[in-house]
Amino acid sequence: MAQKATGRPRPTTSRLEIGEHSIDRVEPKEHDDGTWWLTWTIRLTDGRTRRPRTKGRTKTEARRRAKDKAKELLAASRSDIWKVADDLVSYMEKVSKPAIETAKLATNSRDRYLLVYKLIVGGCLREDHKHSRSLKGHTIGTGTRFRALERCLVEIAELHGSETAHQARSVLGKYVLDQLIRDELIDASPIAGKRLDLAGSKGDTPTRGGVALSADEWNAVIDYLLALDPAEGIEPPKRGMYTLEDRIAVAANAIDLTLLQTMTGLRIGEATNVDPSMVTFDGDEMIFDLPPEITKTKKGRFVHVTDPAIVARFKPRWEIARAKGGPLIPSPAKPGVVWDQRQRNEAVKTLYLKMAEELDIPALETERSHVWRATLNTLTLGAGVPEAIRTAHLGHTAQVNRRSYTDTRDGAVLARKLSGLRTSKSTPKSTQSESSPVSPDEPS
DNA sequence: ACAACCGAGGATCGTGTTTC
DNA sequence: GAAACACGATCCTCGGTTGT
Repeated sequence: MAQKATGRPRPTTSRLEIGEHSIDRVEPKEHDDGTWWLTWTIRLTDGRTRRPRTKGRTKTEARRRAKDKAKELLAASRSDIWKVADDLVSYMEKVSKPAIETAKLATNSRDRYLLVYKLIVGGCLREDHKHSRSLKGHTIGTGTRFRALERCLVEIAELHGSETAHQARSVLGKYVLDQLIRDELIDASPIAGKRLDLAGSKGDTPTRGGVALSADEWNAVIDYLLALDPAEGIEPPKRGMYTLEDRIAVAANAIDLTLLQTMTGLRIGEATNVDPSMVTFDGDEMIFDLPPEITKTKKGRFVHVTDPAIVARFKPRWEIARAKGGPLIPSPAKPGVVWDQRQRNEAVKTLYLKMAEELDIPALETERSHVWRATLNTLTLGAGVPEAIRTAHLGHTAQVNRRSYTDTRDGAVLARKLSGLRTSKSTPKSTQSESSPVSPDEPS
């Protein structure tokens, strides 16, 4: 090998370790203009070498600048290479979280996954419990052992429910463990294919839902609502731009919305998005033709209402909405637009709490509008309505062809069964405008 | 596995009234 | 006439459930 012109022994050329540089090995060279150039090598964390050249007015300055540059290069490549002893949560922040953020997911799913991601890394903000089994504090080595993962997931199941735990497992699998495999830090997912008990303590006692009212309670609610004066107990606002009428309109909205739901089991989001064009009146019957875009499942369906009192109640609403535009049960203050979820839920809550007390139905303390789905399903089950009809009516089967006559007849069957169950105390109000029963959109 | 919903509630906004 | 007050509207976040 050729010796340098200086005559000094050539410095070692031993292989640089990861993160090591040759700044102190090599000798700066004086350039024509009097500056000192240092050409050095560094092995980055991913194993590749870089060969930068640094300049300075003196040898020392060139070296100092080179070392700054070396630090910079190492910091930039730091995330590429991880060791088993590295902090697992740091790895997840650097690799897993961005992977979720850039994955091809619907916004809903991404948000959900980022939420459970936080649970996994011990970022739960709840103050009434602690995640002592989160992956926080674990190294990649310890945190990827079966027991550590299992404990983390079981704890999430205990504290946040089984479905959240399942989602956490998905996130762990695809965005943590799979990434670790790709970075050659583990060979395989320790929890893949393993059975984990993620039922959680609250598994069979959901905080809300799964409760059905009895037929008596159901009837009592309907009679109560039909008789209820929306103005009852409403105080006028002390100040501000809103009027007593606005407040009454809110209460009236809640009453009618609930009435509709007691009869149809419509989801609240579906019920408040119903447009008059989706409703036709056929004699004593009111038929909702729910298009896919307003249902949760994005599948349309027909829902019939035959109770005369309810139909009579909705006829004026339908006429107003059809004339002025806007949903059947619109925003109370702005009839042209959909009722805001925040306001709507507040109004519904107020009404349900009132009913819980006045009708002595404790379930309504906690249950909200979803209770009617369970109630209708249970009651009609008891009345012998086949499951296929019930599920189609409530809109949670995939196979229903919403335009078929079958579906229509199915809906009517259920509605007739319902009216058979109904023991009305209030006499149906006459529906004067029934004289023109022809639907406006379907002149057939 | 992924997607979408329901319900609760905090923070802030816009617009109006009352008070001083 | 400005500050204080009132209050639904709006937006956002959280967290559990429902659905394909």
